[in-house]
Amino acid sequence: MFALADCNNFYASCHRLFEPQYNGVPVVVLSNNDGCVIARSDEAKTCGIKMGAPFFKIKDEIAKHNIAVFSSHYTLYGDISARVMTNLARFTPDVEVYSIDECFLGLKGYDCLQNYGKEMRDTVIQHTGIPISVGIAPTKVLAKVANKTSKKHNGVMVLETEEQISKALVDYPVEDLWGVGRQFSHKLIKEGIETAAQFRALPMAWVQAHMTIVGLRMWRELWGESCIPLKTMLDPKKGMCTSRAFGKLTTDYAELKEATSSYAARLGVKLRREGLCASVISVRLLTNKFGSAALEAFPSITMPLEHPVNNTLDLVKVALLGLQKIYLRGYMFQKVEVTATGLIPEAEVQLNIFSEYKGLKHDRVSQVLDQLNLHYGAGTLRLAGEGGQQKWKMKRQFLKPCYTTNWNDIIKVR
DNA sequence: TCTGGGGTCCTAGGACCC
DNA sequence: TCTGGGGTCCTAGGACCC
Repeated sequence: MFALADCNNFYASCHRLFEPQYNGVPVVVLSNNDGCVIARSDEAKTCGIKMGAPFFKIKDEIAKHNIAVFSSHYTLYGDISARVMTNLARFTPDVEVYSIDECFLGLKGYDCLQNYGKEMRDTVIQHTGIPISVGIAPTKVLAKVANKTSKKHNGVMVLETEEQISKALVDYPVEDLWGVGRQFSHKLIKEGIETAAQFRALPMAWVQAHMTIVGLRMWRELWGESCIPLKTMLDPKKGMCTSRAFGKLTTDYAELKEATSSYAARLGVKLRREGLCASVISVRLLTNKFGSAALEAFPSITMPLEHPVNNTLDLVKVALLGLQKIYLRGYMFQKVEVTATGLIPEAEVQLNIFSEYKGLKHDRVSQVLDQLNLHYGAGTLRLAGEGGQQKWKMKRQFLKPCYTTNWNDIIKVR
């Protein structure tokens, strides 16, 4: 048996922890740049605010329903998430942290599952203040179904017998299944398949032919055959990317240089944190995808490196070289992406027989950079090329303090 | 004015190997 | 007339996830 524990309206719940005046009132959280809605409290859902709605288009509704608005704050969510996961890990040794707000738990051999689920829920809310829902079933796909269903039943739902399972699938919308996205749901609904039960009744061959082996796995899981194992160990990452829209569009090469340097530096921090080196770096510029097609451009370049590296100085240098090669005058760019692939553990980097590695000094500079920024806060020490003003920096109009990760922001109790 | 960021897996097709 | 069989690796594109 698998459990799926999932935090209810996670980002909204995180903000409510520190500003309880927002309990019981509608709350939304915006994406980076305050672009669109990425989390809603139940009350905001009731007001009709849609997931993904662009903020600038719904400002009137926000005002009308007096909805509280927050900029996204991943430092906060990451910290709260870790606390939730630590609590969940007390319930079984088999834990897969699936996303920032979801966790699969292996419950093979456990009984009294309904009570156990309730205990998880009670513990997490008592220890962290975050409400969760728990779905328990013989496979991960069914645990997802159980989890979603639980939201209408006190937050815990066990689907164990065939009777319970088929009952849950009868009116479960096919597009809500884990593994059915926009394309497949269109296709299925066109075939007259609207519920999970109807999908499960399809012939195996049809599913394999139209939805590949991925769809077939999901189909088998709906029949109770576990095909997607619990992943308790993290696979090594295959690629890593820093990509962020600017606070404003720009044609200015100097600004793009600053942003590219800054994103490459950020990529370096992430690589070093995971102990990885990049052997290939790609840079891509993008114009606004919602703009006119005539003004659209997304030039990119992929550059193999002579030596795999993760030091900031070398990464920035390569990224800027790439930018120089792809820059197009006159286009209003909205975003730059810097991507590392061919990731190799630091300890396994091979030297190049034809050229000496000259980055040792740069590696040491990066270590010092990381230590200082860890101590004094991210961004305290950075390259001059990342810019002082950073006019392209993302918009975060409704940003709240780092209550749990910065001493200066610690909450005051009178 | 204004529309997120960061990933994974699978398939098909082409280049290449012996 | 008539041109094998069995692989690997890479890339692009398309689907999905939160």
